[in-house]
Amino acid sequence: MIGPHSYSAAGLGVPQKPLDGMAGPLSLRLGAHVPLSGEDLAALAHLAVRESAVAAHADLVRQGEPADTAFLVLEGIAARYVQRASGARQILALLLPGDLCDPDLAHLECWDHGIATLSPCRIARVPRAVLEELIATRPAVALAFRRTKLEAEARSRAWLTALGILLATERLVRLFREIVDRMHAVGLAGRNEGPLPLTQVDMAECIGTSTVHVNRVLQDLRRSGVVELKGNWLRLSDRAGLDAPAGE
Amino acid sequence: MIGPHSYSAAGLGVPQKPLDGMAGPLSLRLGAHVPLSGEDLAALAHLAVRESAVAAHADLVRQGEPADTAFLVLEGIAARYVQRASGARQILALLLPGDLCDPDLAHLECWDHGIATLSPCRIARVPRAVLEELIATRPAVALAFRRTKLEAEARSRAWLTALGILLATERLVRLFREIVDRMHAVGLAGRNEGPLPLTQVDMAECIGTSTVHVNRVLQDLRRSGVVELKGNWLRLSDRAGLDAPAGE
DNA sequence: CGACTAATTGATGCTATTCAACCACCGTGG
DNA sequence: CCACGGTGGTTGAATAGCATCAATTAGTCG
Repeated sequence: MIGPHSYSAAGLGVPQKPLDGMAGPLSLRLGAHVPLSGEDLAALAHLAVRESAVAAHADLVRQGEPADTAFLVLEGIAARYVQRASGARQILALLLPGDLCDPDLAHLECWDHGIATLSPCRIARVPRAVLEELIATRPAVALAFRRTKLEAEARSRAWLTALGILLATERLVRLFREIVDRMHAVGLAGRNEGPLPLTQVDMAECIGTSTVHVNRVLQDLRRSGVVELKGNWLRLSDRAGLDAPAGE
Repeated sequence: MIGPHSYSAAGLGVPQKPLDGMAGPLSLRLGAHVPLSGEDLAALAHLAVRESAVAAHADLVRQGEPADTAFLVLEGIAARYVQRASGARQILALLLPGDLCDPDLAHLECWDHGIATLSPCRIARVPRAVLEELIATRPAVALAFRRTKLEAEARSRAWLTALGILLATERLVRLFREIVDRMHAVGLAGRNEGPLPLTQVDMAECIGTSTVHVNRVLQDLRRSGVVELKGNWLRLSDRAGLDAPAGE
């Protein structure tokens, strides 16, 4: 049986595509946009060499540090965030397995935002030079990076829209949908359920509300049967999509 | 004397750099990132050939249309926006003189957001093929596009952060600061004052509040002497920066 | 002048914040 | 084994921020 803390896709009815082991989710993501050759895939697998386990809620980089390393998420959930002097934190985007934090790193001088893990993660650190060389020598990969980034930008626009015009309840459902959908796309979640290793504080920082309010909204959602969330395992009822239809 | 509706920089104490006439603001923007040759500048000036005047609050493209044309703002203010079924609209980003709506157009199939003028504008329409050729043949220009886009992404992150954690008053001041700063950067505004050809509805759609609330916040700001806004001309007191210091 | 768009105002109630306290769970060390 | 601290979750009451509806007042332009 699937434990709530399990990240495995086994038993979810998800066809687990047997690709190369290391950079599995990465090549899955990139391959969705551009067909990649065996050499491309090999080069990508090479990215995950400098890999390490990182505890939950740990900073990978802080705002203002020089941008000399990119991060590739292999397992777990990380996030870009901005922290203000007041202590308030806003999460800008989620980094799920297969996400490379920024292929355009080469053009940055220093980070204007921080990156931190939310759940325990396995992270690969990609030196700037390695990334630059990869982009220079493998055009298909470079193109895939670009398209993947455009996808991230589209998500960012949707996120911004949600903050601007949706109520907290709708924003939270949106967040859940995004996570399940993206996890599903890399074979780590089912169509309507998956792991959700976020604390309510994390969720609050995603959707721009207080923790207390997240708690209350979440209970409403549970009571009305829209979501089931227990021990880091999330299940969305079919209605969840219908309740926030115009979310685009 | 400068009329409130004037877009001219004359009399503002802004050194109006005498560059090529047509794509002035564009080359100003791009040149700030990458040194451009005379040939580069000539190629850019060529972009502004298909130029036309567009009235305020007119759509340039609607969400879902095929992405076959890019837009270059020569005068006025335009915006990217998302509109929901309910009619609520969220503005994602402002397009000021010198902004090219999307250099990555080539990788898009259709727009996931709309673009509309806010004030009366002069707009150049750049066919996809022209843009692609420019990027392919002029590497310095391509690089400048990329860097300029990164700048826009940084602004987008700041915008999202503002929506998530700032109060309406702070968000509005931020919006004003952004407009004046960016206009200043292309020589169309002074350091602390400039044109603001937006309606209160536009502002509300930018900062994600109701129009009524924008009106009230604006009056508070006027009463407390932070801003002076009369007939499309905005002046920010020096205090404006201090009142929202941690805005980054 | 009339028609339109933009700005303004008041009254009312919902949405969400804040502060505070309390509970449940989990791993640690005595 | 239980006492302990820590983190994350839950709850209540008071209040602030903001939306909504509705109506009124400038401005602007043909």
